[in-house]
Amino acid sequence: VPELPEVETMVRALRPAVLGQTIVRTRLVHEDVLKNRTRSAFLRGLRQTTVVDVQRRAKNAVFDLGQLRLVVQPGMTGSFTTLPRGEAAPIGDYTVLSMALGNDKHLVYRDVRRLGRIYLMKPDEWATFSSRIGPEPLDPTLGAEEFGASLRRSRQAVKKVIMDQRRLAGVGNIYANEALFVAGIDPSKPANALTRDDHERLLGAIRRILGAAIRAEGTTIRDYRTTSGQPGNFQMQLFVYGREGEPCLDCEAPLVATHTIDARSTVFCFRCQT
DNA sequence: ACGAGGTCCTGCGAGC
DNA sequence: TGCTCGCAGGACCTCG
Repeated sequence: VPELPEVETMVRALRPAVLGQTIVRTRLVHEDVLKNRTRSAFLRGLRQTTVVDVQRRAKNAVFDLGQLRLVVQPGMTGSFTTLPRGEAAPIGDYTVLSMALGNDKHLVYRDVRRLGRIYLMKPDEWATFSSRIGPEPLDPTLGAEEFGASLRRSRQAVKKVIMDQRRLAGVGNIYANEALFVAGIDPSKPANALTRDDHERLLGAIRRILGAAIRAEGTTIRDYRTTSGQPGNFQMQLFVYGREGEPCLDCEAPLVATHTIDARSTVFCFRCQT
């Protein structure tokens, strides 16, 4: 579930807590999350590095450690917490990675299902990784023409295409459902059947939904928590996700659910979305 | 080159 | 009551 707004919320909270801090010790509880380094190379690489910056790219939290990037993709259930001075992370609470910082606080990454991934990259490895991800939807330099050109290259369902990280960064199942409702577009419509007007409306809807979700600090369905442990608030504002059978907020027709698009739960209004 | 479908991983809720 | 089963899904992988 951590999509763009949830990772953005995590990174914003993390930034003041970890900027300028040195990673003194690292405890890695589950090494199956490591995707490009061995356990020993990972621990060796992190030792005594300083956090220069924390940024979000797509659904990744990216820690700039100077000569290295620590890239965390929280997957479905990954989340960060900072523990107060001296307090150690309890065992058996799904902690994957715990880093003791120079100020005696701990930066803890938990992940119940461990679909999340952790990478340690050199700057050029990160540049390659990032270049394979599509444009950021909130980047004002992304125009409806470029977005539309990408959609026109696929006959797949538009919902699947906007969730494809190679075409557009950061949109997952929840916000794809929401944005398609706001834009009035049937999620199963082939991406190459959309008009210029559709491109404009869909990009606008994606931006509006993501922006509102960031302001609400994300959507909590079950697991997601902000870095302070609070649930997000955007679940109060969902138009369609999780509302199958309930009335459409525009026309009151019962919302329809299917799993036929990319095996992900899809909810839409058959009357408003064409 | 593209698209369809399987895989990882655990908790939860439905159903027997 | 206690068990099994299917579903939740982001991103990567393989196969056709």
